[in-house]
Amino acid sequence: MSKNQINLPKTAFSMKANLPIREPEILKFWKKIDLYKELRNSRKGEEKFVLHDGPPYANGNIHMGTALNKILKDIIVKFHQMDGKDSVYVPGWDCHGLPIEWKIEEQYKKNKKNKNDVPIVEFRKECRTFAEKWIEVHKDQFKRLGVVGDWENYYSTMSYDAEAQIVRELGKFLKEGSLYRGFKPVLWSTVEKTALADAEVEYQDHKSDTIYACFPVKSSKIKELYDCDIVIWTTTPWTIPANKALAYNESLDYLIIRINDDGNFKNKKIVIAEALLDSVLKDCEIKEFENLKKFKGKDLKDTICKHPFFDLGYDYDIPMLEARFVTTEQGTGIVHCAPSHGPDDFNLCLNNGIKAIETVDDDGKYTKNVSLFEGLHIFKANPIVIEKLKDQNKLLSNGVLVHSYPHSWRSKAPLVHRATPQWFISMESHKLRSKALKAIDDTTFYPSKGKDRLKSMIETRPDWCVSRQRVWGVPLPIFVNKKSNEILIDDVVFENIANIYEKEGSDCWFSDDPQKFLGSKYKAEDFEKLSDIVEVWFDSGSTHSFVLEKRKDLKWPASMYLEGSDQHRGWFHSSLLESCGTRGKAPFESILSHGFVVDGKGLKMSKSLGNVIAPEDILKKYGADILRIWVAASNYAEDLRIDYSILDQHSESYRKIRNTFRYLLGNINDKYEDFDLDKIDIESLPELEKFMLSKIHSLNNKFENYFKKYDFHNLYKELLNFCTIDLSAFYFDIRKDTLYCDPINSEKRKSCVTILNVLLKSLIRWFAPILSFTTEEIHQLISKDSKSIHLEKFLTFPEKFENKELTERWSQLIKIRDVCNISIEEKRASKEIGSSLEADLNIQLNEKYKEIVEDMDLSELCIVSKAVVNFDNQSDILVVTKKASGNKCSVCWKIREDPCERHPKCQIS
RNA sequence: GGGCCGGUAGCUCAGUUGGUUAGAGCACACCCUUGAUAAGGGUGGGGUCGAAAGUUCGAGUCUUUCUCGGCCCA
Repeated sequence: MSKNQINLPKTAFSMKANLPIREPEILKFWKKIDLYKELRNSRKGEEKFVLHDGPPYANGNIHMGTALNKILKDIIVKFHQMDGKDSVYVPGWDCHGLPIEWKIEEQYKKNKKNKNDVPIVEFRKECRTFAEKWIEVHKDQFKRLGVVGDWENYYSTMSYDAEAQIVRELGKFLKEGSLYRGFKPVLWSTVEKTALADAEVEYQDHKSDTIYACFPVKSSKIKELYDCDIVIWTTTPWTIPANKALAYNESLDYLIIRINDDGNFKNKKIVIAEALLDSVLKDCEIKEFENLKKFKGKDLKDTICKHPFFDLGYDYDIPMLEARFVTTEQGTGIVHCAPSHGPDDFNLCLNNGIKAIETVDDDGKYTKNVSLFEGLHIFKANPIVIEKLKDQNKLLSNGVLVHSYPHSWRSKAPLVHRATPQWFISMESHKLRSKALKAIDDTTFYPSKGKDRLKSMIETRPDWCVSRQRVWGVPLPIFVNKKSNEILIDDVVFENIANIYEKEGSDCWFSDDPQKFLGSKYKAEDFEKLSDIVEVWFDSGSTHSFVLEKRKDLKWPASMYLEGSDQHRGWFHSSLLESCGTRGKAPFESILSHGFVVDGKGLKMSKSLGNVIAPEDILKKYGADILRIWVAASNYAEDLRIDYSILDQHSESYRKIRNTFRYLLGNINDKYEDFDLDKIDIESLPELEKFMLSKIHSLNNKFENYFKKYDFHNLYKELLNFCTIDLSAFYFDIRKDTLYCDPINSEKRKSCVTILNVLLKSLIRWFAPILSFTTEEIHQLISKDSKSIHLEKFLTFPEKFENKELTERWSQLIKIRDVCNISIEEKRASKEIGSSLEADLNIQLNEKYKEIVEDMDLSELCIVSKAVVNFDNQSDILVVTKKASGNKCSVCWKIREDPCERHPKCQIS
């Protein structure tokens, strides 16, 4: 029968992908051939592309954000590998820090164990084991996404060599002198005599004393201010002795009023914000007053005040500083700042060159730095402060307020902000800020807006506080001389500590004799050994030093750092500072930042909204390649939306791509023929095949340009459109006739098969970085010699593929084809015809098309049985469709009056 | 509360320096095909470009305000 006479497609490549089942098998295959090793071997000596992995925190299952990050990294790494480079990817993990400490403490609580009863070293061992466990979990989850990297030789911030190198890095800052000891307020419990982390704080109602206090103006640009008092309101009167500045908001309006009531304040001129006038009048029981002047907050610039205790020896200047945090919710619109007792105060003062000092000791008693109050407990100080303010006639009013206030979760005692000794890296002393800003200018950002974002953060950030009073981290390698109070700075000691850590890790800092670290040069009894640890951002900010620099397979600086946009304040930031401080340059050549994963409506995922999708669910339902398509098709410069309807849509696109491959494979019967693209004899090809080669060439140009800009969503769209528009609906549809009905050995059919091979060879490579699993599945089917598609390179297409003239001509032909289709559709709608092969066309063209349709079989182009063309000067394109008359060839299904030329022996029906 | 970024068809995205009736693919509807068949083809409907005001002969594109969302900071 006629089915035997035609060449129908036949392939082992199934239409159904079954990715959730098939992908794990491909993973096994990659493991079997040791793909990562093969990849390295295949590009030995080539230019390196190093995407340095930002370490995720080794805690908890991965979420969509992590999956996005890793897939995007993998796509880029694979693109560069296929581009011919040695594209190396070493994954890593961030292991130290509070969240893990917290988890272990929680376990203790469950088992009724007390953390203080456990030796530090044992506690740290448990933290380490916990991190190790999650690294293994993450590894499997990342591999399942199709991410290829050096999973066997990953890096971690808790490895001994990492801990050792972190010590060396700190040593550089210490030696340089930019690492200094300062004071910074932390939440402190005077009962437990310890600092508390945010997570250990409970907010409860608390009754506080409140005061309105006066600060006389010493000098100002506003001459009317000279004999005025600036009034502040506070709920912590005991911080008044630590006052160092006043804060105002430049956008508020302020008033000078004169109090006319009889009493201590008669004729006193005070300054308050206009918006708070009524509440101040009420609280201070001011009845008679006169409004003297109104002015803008910005005019308060450069005003200097005197402390209320000026006459008691507090004779230093109190500058007025501009601060956004000043609001009109409560108080007077001017805030008293004690840098030792509030984070806002601290940062504002730090930015204005006023450093915090130690004003209160561990027990909550004033230190010798606070005259008049030394030795007094701060919780007993309020009445005395109030009394002294009264004596000085600086207390306008006082009262009590019940408000939400931080308490210790353990002792339930109220907490205070207390400046404690901390270690800082100066932004200015050794020009760290300007070095970092220069380094930003030398970095390429994708998208470009990342540059400004990082820049503005570096421009305004205060000195970097690198010390933490916790236990799970790298100990600060600092000894302080007991007599001179000087920091011990000696390369020999730093290197000694580093060498010890390299061998046994940093736990020994807490357990072993300090002499071990000091060596023979110094005596342990002369020094105090610090018990602080390094903040974790310094750990991860140093990865470039113990990963990029140390490993022979990598390079410094990295080609790229790629993370979520929150890392402008995180890893991008800390890595930049660490590297600029120690090496004067950024550890990266480029930064790519991506947005956050949000739900289908653009809202962030949260348990309470119930809109969370876990990567695991997607893998089970769709497979990793669908998730990878989602990554490639989304614009990472913005937030990325995901929900099941979006994924459904991408699976549809996947099926289109899969069927494109299926058509290619089916029509070559899985017998892929590899040949040199340069050897194709273009001149001998039919024009449609020439046109397709030109299309492939121009698509490759677009592909390369999009890749250069890391513009994957446009790149993917281009590939997808090529499959649907140019192939499925055009070339494949037209060439079915030739492929099915022409003799196997006909030149025309062979030409078409050549193009199918070229298409298969091109598409499998173009798609490989994105559809890592599916392209591998195809590759295994058609390739005998090469182990994996990922070892291949992108193709270089001969220039002679490009044919602009032909492309122009064919765009006109397609225009004519579109008009024909509309005409055919009319007849179909009126049920006169069904298949387009039942149509005969009468095409009336303007004479300008004469050259264009010359030698062109429009019946083939439009897939109809007959097309007659006439020319005139009247219209542009006019098409009349008639039902074809004659008999249908049982082979090619064309309807004609005469016997079929190609199939004379067919049984005409 | 502040800084930055964003809001174009149901979805993913285009839309050059402001200049014709705002585009593509997918999805949807209808039709065809049954020799890519849990596939394939054709045609079509669908957007007051987040809202309002302004600049301009002309604004999706420029300005302001508002609104919604995201990240960071407080």
